[in-house]
Amino acid sequence: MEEMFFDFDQDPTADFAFWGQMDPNFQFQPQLDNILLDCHSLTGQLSPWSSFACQSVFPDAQLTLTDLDSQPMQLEGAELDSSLAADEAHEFNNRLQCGLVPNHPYKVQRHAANIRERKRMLSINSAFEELRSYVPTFPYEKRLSKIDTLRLAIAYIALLREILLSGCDPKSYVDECMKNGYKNQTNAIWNTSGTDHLVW
DNA sequence: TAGGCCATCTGGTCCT
DNA sequence: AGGACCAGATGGCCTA
Repeated sequence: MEEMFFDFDQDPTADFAFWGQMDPNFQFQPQLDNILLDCHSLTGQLSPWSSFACQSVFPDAQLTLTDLDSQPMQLEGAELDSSLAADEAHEFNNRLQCGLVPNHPYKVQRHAANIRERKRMLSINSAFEELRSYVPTFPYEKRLSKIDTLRLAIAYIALLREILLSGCDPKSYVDECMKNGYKNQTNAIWNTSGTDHLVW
């Protein structure tokens, strides 16, 4: 996967890209709570993936949380376990009509568990999408994998923490990092899969 | 073609 | 007892 390397000196838009729409008169300390509580204000335009928050980007992922949550109960043609929720029942019926649902009681239970598991994974994935929208990436950066999302989120939090502790203006802090080479105190890694060194 | 990433299924374990 | 959570297995898709 492409590593997160960017030459800020070569691209005059880099600062803007990294910090989002930062006010030139930005005062860090009063704004810090906003940074931490509403990262969208800083990163909303950073990543092409931001707009995908809470929705799958995979064309074949046709089942969404909304789909699962909004379907009415339909019992026709199936003797459903009373423990099945409405959404599960709906998908159960759909699959029954497609001949995908087994008749054996154990298999019926297993099938319901599969549906619950799928729904659970969808909720996890939507959380990943939301987290991706907060992690700063560059426009050409391809979609972050789950593991990269977690690693970059850790690194980003570490950076914000260091800026906070430094008491410096965040932009000059980053500029300083550009000049002297970034040395963080937590060994947070600013790169994506496939590389094992710190890059800035 | 190999490797990375992902969704899905599955059985086991934990929790309410 | 049933649902939530977890990890392993498997197969599909994509890219270098």
